[in-house]
Amino acid sequence: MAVTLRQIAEAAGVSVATASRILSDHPYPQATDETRERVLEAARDLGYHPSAAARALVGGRTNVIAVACERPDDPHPVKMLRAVHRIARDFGYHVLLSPGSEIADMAALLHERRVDVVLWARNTLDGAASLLEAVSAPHQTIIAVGSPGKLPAGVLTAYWEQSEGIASVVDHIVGLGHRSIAFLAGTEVGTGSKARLFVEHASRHGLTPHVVSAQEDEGCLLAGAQMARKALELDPPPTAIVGRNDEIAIGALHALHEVGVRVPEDISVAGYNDIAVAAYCAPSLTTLATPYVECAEYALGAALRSLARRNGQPPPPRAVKFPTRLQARQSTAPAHGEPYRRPRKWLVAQASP
Amino acid sequence: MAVTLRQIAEAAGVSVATASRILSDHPYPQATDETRERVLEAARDLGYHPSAAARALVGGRTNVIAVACERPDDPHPVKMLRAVHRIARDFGYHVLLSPGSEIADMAALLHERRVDVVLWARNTLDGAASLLEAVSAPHQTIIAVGSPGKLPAGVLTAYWEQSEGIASVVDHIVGLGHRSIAFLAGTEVGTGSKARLFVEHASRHGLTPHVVSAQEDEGCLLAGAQMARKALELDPPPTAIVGRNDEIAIGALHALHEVGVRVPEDISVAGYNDIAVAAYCAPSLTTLATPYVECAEYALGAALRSLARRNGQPPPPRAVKFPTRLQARQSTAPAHGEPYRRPRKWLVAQASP
DNA sequence: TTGTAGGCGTTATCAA
DNA sequence: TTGATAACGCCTACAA
Repeated sequence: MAVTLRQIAEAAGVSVATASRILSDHPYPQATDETRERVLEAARDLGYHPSAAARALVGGRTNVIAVACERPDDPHPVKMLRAVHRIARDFGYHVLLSPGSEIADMAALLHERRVDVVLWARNTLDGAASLLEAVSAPHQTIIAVGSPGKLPAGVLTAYWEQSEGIASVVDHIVGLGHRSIAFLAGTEVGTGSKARLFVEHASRHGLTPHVVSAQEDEGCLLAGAQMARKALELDPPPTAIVGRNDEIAIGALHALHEVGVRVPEDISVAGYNDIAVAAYCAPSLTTLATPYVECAEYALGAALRSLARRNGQPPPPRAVKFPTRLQARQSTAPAHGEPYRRPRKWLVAQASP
Repeated sequence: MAVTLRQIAEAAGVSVATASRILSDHPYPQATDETRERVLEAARDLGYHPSAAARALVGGRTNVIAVACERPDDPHPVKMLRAVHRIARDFGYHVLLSPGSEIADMAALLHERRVDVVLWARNTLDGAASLLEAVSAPHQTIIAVGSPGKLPAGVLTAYWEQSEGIASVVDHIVGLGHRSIAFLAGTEVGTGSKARLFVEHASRHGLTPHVVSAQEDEGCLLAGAQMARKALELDPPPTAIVGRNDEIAIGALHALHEVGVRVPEDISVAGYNDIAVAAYCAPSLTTLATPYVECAEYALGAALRSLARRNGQPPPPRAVKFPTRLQARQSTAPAHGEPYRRPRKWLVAQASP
């Protein structure tokens, strides 16, 4: 039912070979202008579309890139995916999103779908290295984007240092005079976690922030609200609250608003990542801008440029660091002399919502 | 470099045909248990992975579904994409996201990539019908999900009625006693637009709401903030503001907060779609929940079930309507007797942010 | 410049 | 139950 090369070859009165040469954009379009014209016309008239499957079978390339990220529906990854799409289009690639994106899922994509590029953007950035075992064609490329616990070996990596970002946040909060600080960690724990880094850096200022955790099964927003309420129970209560990500911080803003705590007058709140809504919270959210988009652009651009060359090889593996940037907004302000004590009105507000 | 069927056939001492029969899950696994075992073992040892390209070439099926939505990075589509992924995984499909998703882009996907299913979730729902011209294999399926201006003919469609949703919002706002209402439309205009529907339904209550528009190049959040400021200039000023979508409403909340207008005491605000953050705004946002996810689940489920049958045909085209639901939260409240007049403090607040 | 022919990895048909 | 073998649609030496 679909139009094939043979059909347009017959229609144009040439062999399939000539038709192929003309229709697949070769470096040197070796053909008479006249035959060339005939073939193109036939292709246009019959509505010819080359079969990606056939091309992939003979050529090896699929012109597909797969993206592996933790939760492709969270605002932060979504920001990056947008950039991925733009670049993919520029190079004539399509983007495959696997429902799962564990190493095994990506390995299957490399093996069976023969995707040309895997963009690995999961938290465990060094997982990208184990994917190298799954490449079965010389052109297949793995690139990593994110913030590494440990840099993946042998993989082009564009990254930022979580410790730098966390340090910026701590310095900002401490610089505003806050001494009693709560970090809302959610489920993320362990070495190299943001909570750990936060505590480490705060200790350089002689401070010991509280780390609050919570289940995230119902989403970061709810968890953030829950943790904020927990934080208010601390003694002494914090004058500043920092969320592991913006959604947690937004959940916290919501909970504080409900209880009648003013931000930033009573408590300062900061987030992490700088997702789109952060600038439009009430009040707008101070947050750390991570270079997710820039990293994806760099890594994917490099990979696709390398592949674009005939017999293109993967780009040489190297690691390029991008800077983070603190985005100060309205939700943080100088601390008062005293750590904030729960006033009566909270109880009133809580009692009659 | 990749392991092929021939290799494992040789290793197992059988022909490629038998190997194929055993390794591709046939209805009747016609083979001796003994040879069966040998083949499976060889496949396991050598690490065999069938080539999707080769299978697609001979079988026609690609096990890929493509999704066309307006802006795959907006929260609302993203909610739906999550459901799509879950279902795709259950049926062993992959999801292809085209950078562009115009009709032409999807047609190309049908022609060249030979995707099995196109899920059409763009605003112009009847565009799905024109895609039918691009199907070149009998199993290829188009399904439509969203809110139709006009129902696409010949396509399985799961939809909700925008007019019902808008009516719910109007009834809610008017029921609270609001008479002076502004609808923030952004760039969406024309017949069948939400603004038009809003005005129509409000007129049944004897009301004439203001329609505010704005560019959305910088995103709905900013546009929402701008339009809210415009709305405050109206005479009489509105006591209720309704956004065309939740992001516009959230932008409006932000602008009102900045200017010192209290929500819902001074002005009520409502959104549309019920994205995740809506429940976590400050105050939480009253909004209309659209059944995007349910629609996608229904349509995609039906399509993939039909295709799962051997020689599976597309599902019979029909249109199934899903209900919308008003989600009342804190951002809307009863109107006061008088339309709200701009008090002095606004000017003060504006002068000293 | 053009045509011939072989092969990419798999499935399906037919005969053994 | 198994094994040859012919497609599937395209690309690319190689030969003309």
